[in-house]
Amino acid sequence: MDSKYVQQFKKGSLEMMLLCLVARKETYGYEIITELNDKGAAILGYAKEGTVYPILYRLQDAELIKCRIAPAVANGGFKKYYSLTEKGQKTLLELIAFWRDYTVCVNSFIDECALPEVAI
Amino acid sequence: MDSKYVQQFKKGSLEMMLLCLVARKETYGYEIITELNDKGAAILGYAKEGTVYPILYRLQDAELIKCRIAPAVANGGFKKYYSLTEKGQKTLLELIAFWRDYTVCVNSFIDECALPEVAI
DNA sequence: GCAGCTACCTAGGTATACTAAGTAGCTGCG
DNA sequence: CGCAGCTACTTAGTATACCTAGGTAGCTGC
Repeated sequence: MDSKYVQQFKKGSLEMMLLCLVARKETYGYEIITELNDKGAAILGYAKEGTVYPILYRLQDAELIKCRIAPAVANGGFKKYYSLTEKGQKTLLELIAFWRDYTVCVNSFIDECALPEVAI
Repeated sequence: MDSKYVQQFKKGSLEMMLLCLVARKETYGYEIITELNDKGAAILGYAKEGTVYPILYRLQDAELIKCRIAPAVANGGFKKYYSLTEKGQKTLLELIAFWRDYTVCVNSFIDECALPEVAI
């Protein structure tokens, strides 16, 4: 699939996926990137730092996630551990509900299109 | 749901939905807008001309749809009837296949997130 | 000494959708 | 007759999200 389409499809849902990963356990940017690539690289393409870190700052600005700084074992530097705020939990649940309605809606357009190969 | 999220989720899939509508039957911009709103307004929000027409021109530039001009009965003006090209059919099938893989992938992130309310 | 790993940061570019306006002719109501 | 409302297409400007391509910095192992 043309990478242009892949990129566009991701908009919005990438933010939701990050919230899902943070909801699962307290985690940090680098781990999020590796998990994203372990699970989704075949379909989403490789997630890069320049994509993920800005999303984390955005989510933090919106008070959906909160941040705790801890020393990094591996490199003498630091890690920023993120976890969901209460607002973030609420928003994530709303996003998931919307995503489900949304996919049903899009699928209804697909189902009605006349191409015979589309039938499952 | 916050309209900001709605807008982002639409990116990419709106183009696919328009291709679906054109695949179903030869149609024109205004009809596409009304059909989009009949079926999807509750979830997608109202589609406006400023959204739909530019997409049609983009699809035509990419040679995914082709255009036939006919007089409009209602207003003495004209209508631009669109239909899928062969390339458009091929691309639409690829897009639909990708969309299905993509939703499976996103759902797998949702399924693993720890919020108990998420379970179907 | 250098490659490769962990870990974070940012400026600039591109693509998509929305806002808000405009053009133009027809129909129907009072 | 005037005007609202419908059909039907057009476009300039704005906002936002994601990607590219770099950068900083310390550790480990060859």
